[in-house]
Amino acid sequence: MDEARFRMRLSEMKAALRDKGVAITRKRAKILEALLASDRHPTASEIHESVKAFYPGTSLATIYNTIDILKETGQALEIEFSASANRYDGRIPVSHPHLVCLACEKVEDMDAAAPNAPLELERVSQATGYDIVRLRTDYYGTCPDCLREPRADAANAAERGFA
Amino acid sequence: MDEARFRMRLSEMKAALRDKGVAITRKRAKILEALLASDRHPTASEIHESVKAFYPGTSLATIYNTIDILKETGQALEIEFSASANRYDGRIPVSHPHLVCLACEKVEDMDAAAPNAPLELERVSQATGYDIVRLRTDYYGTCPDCLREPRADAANAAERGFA
DNA sequence: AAGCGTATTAGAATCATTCTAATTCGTTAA
DNA sequence: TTAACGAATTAGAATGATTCTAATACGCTT
Repeated sequence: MDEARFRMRLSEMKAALRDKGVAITRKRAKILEALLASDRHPTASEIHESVKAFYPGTSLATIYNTIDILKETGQALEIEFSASANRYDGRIPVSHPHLVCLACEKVEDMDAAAPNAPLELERVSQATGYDIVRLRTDYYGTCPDCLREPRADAANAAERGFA
Repeated sequence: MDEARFRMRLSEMKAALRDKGVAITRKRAKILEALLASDRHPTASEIHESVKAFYPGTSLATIYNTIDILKETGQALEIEFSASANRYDGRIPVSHPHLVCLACEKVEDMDAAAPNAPLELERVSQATGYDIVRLRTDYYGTCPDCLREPRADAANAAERGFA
């Protein structure tokens, strides 16, 4: 993500928060930045670590609080996992496919041309009678890195930046 | 699911367990039946309730234990949720799209022609360098029932069988 | 009927997330 | 500058699904 796009998304997010009537405190600003700075789809706890580097006294509750507002305003996408912590995408906050590595647990955006999400939501709404608002498409498997070194245990995962 | 298909799946599941060398105890048999009998993609706890009707002393741990074996042998699909209990599909244990109602939390199979999962896994593996083994496609929204009666709260959901 | 390995159990442990009630912060108005 | 108010933040408790643990029960095989 280049600098220009980073700043643009940051402005969008801040504007969305302001529209909601919530204050953009220094901590909240850092949370937004941490969310955008990582290409790792960070967990709440990873964001917490980043923010604590600047504001050591920050509570995890504050991270969750801000994430909730971002979800409500459609500025962040929550990627749910039951066996590990949820991950958040603030860069592309609309439905798009992800690649999930079962060995090191990383979650990547799938670069290949994504299906046109809005059209797809509309199509499925028509076909099912549901009012579909969101789509989740995840491919699970082993990433190229882990295929190369089969012993991709927790230590390996951590080395690559996935705590 | 008609009777014939029910019995066929039940045999398949039992055979898969036997191949793994695990015993098909009376309780385990009831677990398989409970999993197949429900068209609701039951949770571990819902299966537990069904089994307890026959064997009151059954522990939740036994349900999870059997589910684990079914997952390992590819006989059940786990549909993960971080905000509520996971659900299990023993009827069609291969990747297929689901409709998730955000109001009453039910999870339905999407009847519309599903993309050909094996081909799709192969295509994405080629494109990404991953070894993709599984695909998750979920559409989130409000189901027709809940669209009709907007106050689909927990009580409503429970009435329809979703605790 | 004995012995052995698996299945099962109750309850404790875990861990992400949410809740709670008290405190602090930032802003506005005197 | 200070008072006062509402929002933000906090630490820690509570929640709830799942997993773990260590002990017991079960079902075979001989």
